[in-house]
Amino acid sequence: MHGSSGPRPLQSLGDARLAQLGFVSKRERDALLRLSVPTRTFEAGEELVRQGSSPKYLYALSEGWAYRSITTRNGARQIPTVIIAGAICNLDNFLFERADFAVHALTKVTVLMLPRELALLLAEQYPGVGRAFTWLALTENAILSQWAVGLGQRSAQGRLAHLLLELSTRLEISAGREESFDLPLTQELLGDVLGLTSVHVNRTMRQLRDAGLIATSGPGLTILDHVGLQAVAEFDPSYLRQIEASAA
Amino acid sequence: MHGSSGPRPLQSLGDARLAQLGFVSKRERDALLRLSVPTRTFEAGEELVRQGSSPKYLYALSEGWAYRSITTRNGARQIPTVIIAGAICNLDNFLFERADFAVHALTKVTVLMLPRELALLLAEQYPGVGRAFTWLALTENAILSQWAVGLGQRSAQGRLAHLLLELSTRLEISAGREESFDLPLTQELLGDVLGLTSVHVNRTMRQLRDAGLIATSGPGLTILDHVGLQAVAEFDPSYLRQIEASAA
DNA sequence: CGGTTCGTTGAGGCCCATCAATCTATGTGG
DNA sequence: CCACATAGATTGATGGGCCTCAACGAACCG
Repeated sequence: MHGSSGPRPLQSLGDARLAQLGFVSKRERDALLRLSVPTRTFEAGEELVRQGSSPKYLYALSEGWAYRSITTRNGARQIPTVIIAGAICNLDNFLFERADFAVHALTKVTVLMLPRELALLLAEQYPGVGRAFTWLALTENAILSQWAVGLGQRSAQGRLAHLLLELSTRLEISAGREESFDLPLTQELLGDVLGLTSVHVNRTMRQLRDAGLIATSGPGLTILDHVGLQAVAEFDPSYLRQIEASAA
Repeated sequence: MHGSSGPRPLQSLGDARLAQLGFVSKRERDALLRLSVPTRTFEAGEELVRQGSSPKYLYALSEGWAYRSITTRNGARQIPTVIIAGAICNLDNFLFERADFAVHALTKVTVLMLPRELALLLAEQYPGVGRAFTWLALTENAILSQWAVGLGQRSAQGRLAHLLLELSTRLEISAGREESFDLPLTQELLGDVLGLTSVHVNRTMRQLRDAGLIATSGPGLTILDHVGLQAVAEFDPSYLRQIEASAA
């Protein structure tokens, strides 16, 4: 009874979010479609990018889930971004040589491997592509800023509720009264996203269940009361809607 | 006895961080230097950009301090970024019409007003400028990610220590054994940056003072024990150093 | 001098971390 | 098929970090 697990897989760079952003002209898009870049799959748990390394490729996530993580010297770990299909896993490496975060596969994933030099070349040759890269970076910016608000100001319930709504929105679940998707994050990892311990994530999910806002069955998650959950999260979808609008 | 209060003021776009980033060729820089854009000053506390508005200009901060703030529906406020001279206050508006945060002047500030359309035109016409915009966005990204780590994982002491070190680094205080600068943030505002109440900011500063790590006198702040403060903050300056390096 | 803003300090309580145990599901080898 | 191991979810008990409410002090200003 779980819903779709997200957008359809990417086949080429012309399909990637990169090329769907209004900024990219028809001519530019055709050029991207003609490019053939290598793909690769990683198993769940595998590391795509090591923190501190200098990756030679940008990884456009074609299928599956991944996440970025930053580990501090004393072993604490924070996950600033959960990555879903269509996004670039290590966008920072477009201009930064060193990766200051790791990228891990959450499920089995397929990625398009775009050589850094090629990305730079494309951005230089096609202004629309260059602008699309900027757009992606600014979008991540907006999401990170919102996330900072959450970590600073929201309670555990608010943060969890907000994350579930954000993922649901980004997955473009059809907006029926019930929204379901598979959540491939363990409670331990959810804790690393939310800045909580796994124990408290568990208690918080229970609170949301008891309140009749969500339901769970294994990895499956259903939003039962969208409005109620928004109230708990103080979720304002406009910052994501705006993003869609500006891409038109 | 306070140190310099930051970089020297910008006179033109050619001076802005935008033009100092390696990516911009000599020819492009000359073009920027010839452009004349209007400047304006705002008094401390004035609002440069209203949350939800559609600003017509990008504001390059020439002199003074400013900050971005996001206010949620229930009145809670978070400051995701403190802005110092050389940065663009509302970079997101380069591609997004709507500002999803407010920008306020912390001190009296001077800004260069760069019309959005002109910025877009420059980025299109001069690839180096376009790349510089992307670079600025990715840099903000890195800082925001680090900040997310802090809000999620660090204690109040760690967060405050980290902020002081970050500001000291970004202000390019000459690295003597003592580092001093004026901190124009009230404890209330510091609380909004750190995700703490002003009361707890006060207690936390006292702890750092009692530990002999910092000293304060009015707005003046001195880092007495840089190494000790780094230990409390688990501060890793490499994520800022890398940024400098990639601009070379 | 009275008002306002900001810093400082105290008392009490709640949210979430910590430590620890139990339970379930899955997988593996004999 | 069962014994065992492992990973993840769940629940309880206890403590601490930070919030809340409250009062007071200090600096500035009309």
